[in-house]
Amino acid sequence: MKLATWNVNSLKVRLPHVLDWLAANPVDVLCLQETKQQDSDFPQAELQAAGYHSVFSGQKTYNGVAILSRESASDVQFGIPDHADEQKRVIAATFTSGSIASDRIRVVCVYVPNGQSVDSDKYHYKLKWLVALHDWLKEELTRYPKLVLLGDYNIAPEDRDVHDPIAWQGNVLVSEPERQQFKNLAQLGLRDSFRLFEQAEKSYSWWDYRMMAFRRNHGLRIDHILISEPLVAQCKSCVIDKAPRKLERPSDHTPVVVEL
DNA sequence: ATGACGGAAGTTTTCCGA
Repeated sequence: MKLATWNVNSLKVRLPHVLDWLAANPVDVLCLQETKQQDSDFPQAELQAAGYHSVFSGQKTYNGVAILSRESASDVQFGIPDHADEQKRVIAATFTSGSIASDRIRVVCVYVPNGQSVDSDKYHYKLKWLVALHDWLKEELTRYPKLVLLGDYNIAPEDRDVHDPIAWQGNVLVSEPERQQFKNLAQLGLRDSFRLFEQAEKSYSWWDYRMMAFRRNHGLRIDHILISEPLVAQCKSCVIDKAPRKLERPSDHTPVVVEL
């Protein structure tokens, strides 16, 4: 089973890239962030024609998440339960790889708040949001031992995930309180699947549009796929696919793919 | 210190992302 995550920075603009990528990479599940599309505009028919079901939770201009899948989703959850939030940042669904009930996998797609800067109210919102996510997932893991948490975390967990750790030190996306929140998720038994395998140095998932950052590989690894302990033994690979970042009018993020 | 690029809204200029 292959699952992927991709912050597309507007699904309206990026739909051709998504369809091309799915044709070349027929994953079972693709989680999208920053669709920036209200639900009435979601391109469900085009995705269905490409062989994918979709569940989505969007809004105008900002945020918006979706799960595309070969198999239809069940038990779809929108947002973090009992955590009022107008920003569409979470969608979760269950998939069954086989006929055995215990094989069911809970897929949680997240678009973690950016935080803007460490002295911003948005940063405070980000940290509170991450606590709410943690507390919900703690419960969710008791119901679904096999759980995959995919998305744009807006956190580079370690200095090796940052092209210039000195310049970024203490900044939003790398600050210690955010990294602590990432570790708190890990303490639930969620493992960074990318780090289960040997990886090239300077592997990133996001590059600024400006200053030729992609060409110079001035990036951050902020898009992650965390998997619960019962999935670790069966995990075969986790890779970042840089190809879509090289296309015309790319998203600033690129897909991450895990094989279970 | 600031902007750089790209998208959206929506109308010519602003907000936001990471």
